[in-house]
Amino acid sequence: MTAGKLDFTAPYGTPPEHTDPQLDALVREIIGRVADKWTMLILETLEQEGRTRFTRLGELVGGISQKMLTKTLRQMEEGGLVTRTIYPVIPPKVDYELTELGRSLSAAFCGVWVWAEHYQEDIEAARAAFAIHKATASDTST
Amino acid sequence: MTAGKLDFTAPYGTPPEHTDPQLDALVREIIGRVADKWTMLILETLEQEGRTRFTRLGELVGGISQKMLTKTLRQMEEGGLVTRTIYPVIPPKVDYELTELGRSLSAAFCGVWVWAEHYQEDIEAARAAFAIHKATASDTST
DNA sequence: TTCCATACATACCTAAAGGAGAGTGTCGTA
DNA sequence: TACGACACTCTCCTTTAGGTATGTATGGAA
Repeated sequence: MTAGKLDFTAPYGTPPEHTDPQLDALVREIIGRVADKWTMLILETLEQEGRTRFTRLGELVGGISQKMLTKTLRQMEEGGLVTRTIYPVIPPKVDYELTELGRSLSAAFCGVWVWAEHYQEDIEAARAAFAIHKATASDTST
Repeated sequence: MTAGKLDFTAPYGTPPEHTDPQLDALVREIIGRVADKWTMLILETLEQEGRTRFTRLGELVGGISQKMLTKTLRQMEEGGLVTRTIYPVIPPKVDYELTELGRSLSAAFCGVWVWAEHYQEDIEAARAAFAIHKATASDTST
């Protein structure tokens, strides 16, 4: 049986861990929860706007459904990135604000935003080049 | 693109765009493609290891299936983040290397890795606190 | 002669992402 | 009396993520 596919159980031995595997696993888990489109977008919006209400937040983020907005905000609350404040008034009022942790993550993601803005032309160019390359790939080279 | 989502059609008026909406949309699209767990992990691995073969890459990334590895690498190639080199030898050999663009993105994500490492305790504490809060909140309900 | 190694492709399947739309509760307004 | 506002929740549905298993090509090793 074996065969199967790649048994990624290290025939090469232990991969060179520069940090201890526990921390590494934890960091990966954190990244997995945080490296999310909507999370990044909401984080950014809250960073810019500060304390914001639900509907307003949805408008500012743009293109997000109510469902994903709710869900992502809950996750972020759970992860300690935002605080959720409920005002017990008759037309319901709830607002969201970044925590210190949230702000620090926002700052960490800042580089990615800058990257996307700075390299947008290169990124598009690379994609275009790839498309052309694929189209021209009928060339029997090497 | 076209907002058929919520009625987020701005009863508040136009959201305050600090940049032009076209750039904004492009940046969001880029983020959407790049803010991905596997992409980040592979990026990081290639940054550390340099030119790496397929199977080896899978081991180093860890926990990734062959399918996702292939898929993510293709996406990254398409996005101009990695180059794929095929050696026409008998046991197939293919390796991957970051492009300049890939390296710059890796650098941009660096802050997030640092954040995750630096705040891992706070992150866990926040999650624990939220769990307790939820438990206590349901208790105090009347 | 059979098997192994590499770097996939392909097919099949389940779970999660994510959108659309309707319902909820309360109250002020038209 | 009906409606709209807000911040949801719930159901239904489609798409994507992602895993497992198997196939493929080929030459050298067993």
